[in-house]
Amino acid sequence: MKPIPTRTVERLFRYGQLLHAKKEAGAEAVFSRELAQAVDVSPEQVRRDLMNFHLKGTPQQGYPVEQLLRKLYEHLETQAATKIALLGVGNLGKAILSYFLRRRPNLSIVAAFDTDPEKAGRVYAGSQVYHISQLEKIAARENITVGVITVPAASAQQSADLLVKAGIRAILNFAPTQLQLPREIYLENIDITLSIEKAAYFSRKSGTDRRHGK
Amino acid sequence: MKPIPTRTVERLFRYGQLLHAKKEAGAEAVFSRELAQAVDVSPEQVRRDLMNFHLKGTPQQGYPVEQLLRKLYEHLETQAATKIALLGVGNLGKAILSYFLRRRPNLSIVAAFDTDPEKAGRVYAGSQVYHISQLEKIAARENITVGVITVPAASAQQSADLLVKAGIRAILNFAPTQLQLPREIYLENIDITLSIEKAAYFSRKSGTDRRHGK
DNA sequence: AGAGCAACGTTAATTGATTCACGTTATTTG
DNA sequence: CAAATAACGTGAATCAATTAACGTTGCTCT
Ligand SMILES: NC(=O)c1ccc[n+]([C@@H]2O[C@H](COP(=O)([O-])OP(=O)(O)OC[C@H]3O[C@@H](n4cnc5c(N)ncnc54)[C@H](O)[C@@H]3O)[C@@H](O)[C@H]2O)c1
Ligand SMILES: NC(=O)c1ccc[n+]([C@@H]2O[C@H](COP(=O)([O-])OP(=O)(O)OC[C@H]3O[C@@H](n4cnc5c(N)ncnc54)[C@H](O)[C@@H]3O)[C@@H](O)[C@H]2O)c1
Repeated sequence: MKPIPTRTVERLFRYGQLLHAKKEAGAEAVFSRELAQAVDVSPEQVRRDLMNFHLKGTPQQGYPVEQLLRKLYEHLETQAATKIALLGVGNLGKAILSYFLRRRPNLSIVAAFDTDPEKAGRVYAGSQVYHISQLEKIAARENITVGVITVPAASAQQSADLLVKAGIRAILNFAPTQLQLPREIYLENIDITLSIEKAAYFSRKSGTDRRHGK
Repeated sequence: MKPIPTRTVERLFRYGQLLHAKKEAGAEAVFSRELAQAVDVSPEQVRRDLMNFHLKGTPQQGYPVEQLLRKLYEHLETQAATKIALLGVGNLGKAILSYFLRRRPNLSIVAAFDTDPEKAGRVYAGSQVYHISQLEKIAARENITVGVITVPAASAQQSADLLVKAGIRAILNFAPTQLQLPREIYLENIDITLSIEKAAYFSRKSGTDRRHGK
C-alpha cells in the first residue's frame, strides 16, 4: 500500500469521528458531502481521500458506514492498543492524563514520568507516576511506542533524547522548542502559545477567512 | 501591504523566539541558516519569508537582530495587548490559565467563563471566573478580541456562538468538533486527541520523516 | 424500459508552497 | 586592488495539494 500523506491521514481520523456518530445514530450510509461538512473541506477532497483505499460507494446511498469505518480503522489503527508515555506531570501533563483516562481504548497513557521526587511514586489521575530514571526500563517492559512531552522548554530536548533512547517511535511535543531528532522518529509539535499568537494576529487582519488547526 | 500567508506567519513568530534569545545573548546579527535550523526549514525559505517585508541583510553579517525583531513585531503585534477570554475552566482550561498568567505581556487572558455556579465568582490561577451569562457584557467592556474554547465538545458550538455574539474576532478551539462560524472569524483548532492518533499512526509506519505541528 | 439525476471515481488543471539556481554584494585576503 | 567567498535576493522550476471537470453508475419515475 502506498503511503498516505500526513494531511490526508489527519482528515481520515476526522471522518472517523463523524462515522462513529452516524453509526451510533443507526445510519447505514453516508455521503461525501456530509463527511466534507464535518471536516470543512470539499466533497471532491473527501472522495479523493477515500480513493486511497479503494472504497466503493454508490451514487444513491453514498458510502456504507459500517464498511467504511472498518476499512478506515484497518488502516489507521493496530489491533493492539498503542501505549504512550507522558513526561512532565505539571499542569498540562495532568490535564492530558485525566483526559485520556479510559477515553480511547486504543490509545492509553500507560505511564507518566517526572523528575520531581514529590510526584514520583504517586498516582495522578489514574496514572502511575515514575521517576524519570525508570523510563527506559518501563518503556521496554510495556512496549511503549509514543511519547508526550509536557516538561518545561529547557528540559524538552533532554526528555526527547531519553525517549529516543528508550525506543519510542513518535513524539508529541508541547514545549515551545524545536527538537533535534533522528529522522525516523515522527515528531508533532503543539505550541499553544504560538496558536494563540496566530489567533491574535489574524483577529486584527480583517476578512481573512482562513481555517487552520492540526 | 500584501497579506502574509498563514504558514509564513507561523514561521515568523518562531523566528521571533530565536531572535529574542539572540538579542538576550547580545548578538548583533543572525544568518538565515541559524533561523532555518531553529524552525526546521531551509535557509531559502527563511530568506523568502523575510522578503515579505523588505528586510535587507548583508552577506557577511546576515540580518541585524535588533532591526529585524523590531520590523517583525511591527507586523505581528499591536501596540495594545490582545485581550483573551477563556470558556470552560476545566482541567485543560486551568492549565492554560495558569500558564498564561503574566507570561506574555502582549497576550493576556483577562477573563474566564464557566457555566458551573461553583466556579463562577471564584479566582483560578489568578484569573477571575465569571458566569457565562456575563460574557457579552465583559467582552465589550474589556474589548476582548480572542476566545479560547475549552468546554466539552457538546457545548463547543454554543460557546462559539456566544463568542461571536460578543464580538470576538478569532477563536482557538480545543474541543474535537468542527465549529460553524461566519467566514470573517479566524478559527484555529487544536485537537490533542487527533494529534496523538496521528503520532500513534506514524509511529507504526517506519521511515517516514515527516515533521509537523502547528 | 428508457430518461433523468444525483453522487461516485478518476483524470486533468490549477493553485500554492518550497526548492533550485544563479546573479549580486559586502567584506576579507594575497 | 583584484580575487575569493559567503550569504543575500529573487526568478524559474519543481513538487504537493486542492479544485475542477466529466464520464460512469445505479436508482427513481413515468
Ligand atoms: N500549560 C499550558 O497551558 C501551556 C501552554 C503553552 C505551552 N506549554 C508548555 O508545556 C510544557 C509544560 O507546561 P506546564 O504548564 O504543565 O508546566 P509545569 O511547570 O506545570 O510542569 C512541568 C513538569 O515537568 C516536570 N519536569 C521538569 N523537568 C523534567 C524532566 N527533565 N523530566 C521530567 N519531568 C520534568 C516538572 O517537575 C513539572 O512537574 C512547557 O514546556 C510549557 O511551555 C504549556
Ligand atoms: N484535557 C485534555 O487533555 C484534553 C485533551 C483533548 C481534548 N480536550 C478537549 O478540551 C475540552 C476541555 O477538556 P477538559 O479536560 O478541560 O474538560 P473538563 O470537563 O475538565 O472541563 C470542562 C469545563 O467546561 C465547563 N463548561 C461546560 N459547559 C460549558 C458551557 N456551555 N460554557 C462554559 N463552560 C462550560 C465545565 O463546567 C467544566 O468546568 C473538551 O472539549 C475536551 O474534549 C481536552
